[in-house]
Amino acid sequence: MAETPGGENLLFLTDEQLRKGIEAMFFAYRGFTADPDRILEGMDYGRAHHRAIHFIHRSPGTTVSNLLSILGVTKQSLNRVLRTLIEDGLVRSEKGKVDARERHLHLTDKGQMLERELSDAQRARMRAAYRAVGPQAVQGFRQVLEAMMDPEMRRQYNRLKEGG
Amino acid sequence: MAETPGGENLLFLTDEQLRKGIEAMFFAYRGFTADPDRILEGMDYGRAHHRAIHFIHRSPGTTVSNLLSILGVTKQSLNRVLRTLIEDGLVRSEKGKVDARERHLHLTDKGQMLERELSDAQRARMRAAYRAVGPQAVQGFRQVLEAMMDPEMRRQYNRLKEGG
DNA sequence: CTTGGAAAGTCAACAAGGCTGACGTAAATT
DNA sequence: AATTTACGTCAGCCTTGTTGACTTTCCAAG
Repeated sequence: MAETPGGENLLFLTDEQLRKGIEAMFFAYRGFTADPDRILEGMDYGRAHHRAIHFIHRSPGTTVSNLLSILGVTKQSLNRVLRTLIEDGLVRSEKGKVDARERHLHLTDKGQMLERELSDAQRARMRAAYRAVGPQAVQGFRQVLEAMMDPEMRRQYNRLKEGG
Repeated sequence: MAETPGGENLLFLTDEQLRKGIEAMFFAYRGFTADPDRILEGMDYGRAHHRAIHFIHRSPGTTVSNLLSILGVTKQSLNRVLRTLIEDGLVRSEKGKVDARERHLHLTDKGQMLERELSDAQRARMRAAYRAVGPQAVQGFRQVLEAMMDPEMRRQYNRLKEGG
């Protein structure tokens, strides 16, 4: 095995290994979104609705602008999604009491039900994968993902971690 | 720590831990695609072109239908992308000699150059992440991703691994 | 040799979900 | 009073996915 002066084996940094990681991300992300996509297909909603529902569930009472910064889309794009969710009675939007310009978002009971269905499916796959590989591998998984994030996204991710 | 009868700590399978993994995938995938997206923006191409270029580079001479099964899109969708790449001289399409119905796809020199630029950027981020966390974590990362894939996708992934 | 079916390509139409730009309104801040 | 902020909305555009229908080419089985 090739060793550096520091005694560290660096074969895991070869282009070949990196490419495998890239392809693993590509194929795994497909699996990651497959189950929710299947549930949503035919019911007028898509991945964008899922994301909004997820993060509203995650941070009840969050504002539109906060959601915008988490999702990284334009307000026009988010608004289209949010409007249908509100019209359909999955999301409730309330004027802020301390700052009345803000809208605070909550899932309704109906919204909670869909969220539950979606996250159950997504967690089931995740749980099977975690169980198959064990806690050590899971720790590595999360470490690499976190290291791949843009700093701004890592901040968002860690804010969510603490909050929850 | 909670332990099972088998003596195994299962705290890593809580809904909370699973949710963190889900959010990590979401934010990390953004980082994963960010650099190629930046390169491609403004040059008429998008993520779909990147994917086609990647897998043609990966398996030179691959056929259209093979590419279809890897990418998981319709031939109409792939064809639109492929057509522009061929027109722009990034991809060469050759009638098969043994089976002339098939088209064998190769990157031209120009295509190789763009592939290089894109994969350099993507690998750079990957390498930084890998280096930051070490080989042990990287192994876990790959194990979890592989376990998350649909069986069909895992087959594709492993075929690529061997081939390369 | 004929024909059935696979592989590839093409046209048309459509939808989701991104984007920009412009504009309006209410509320907070200065 | 003027400006800025948060939000909503209208209009229009792009990429990338979809379905359906159709053609051309060509291999292989009958």
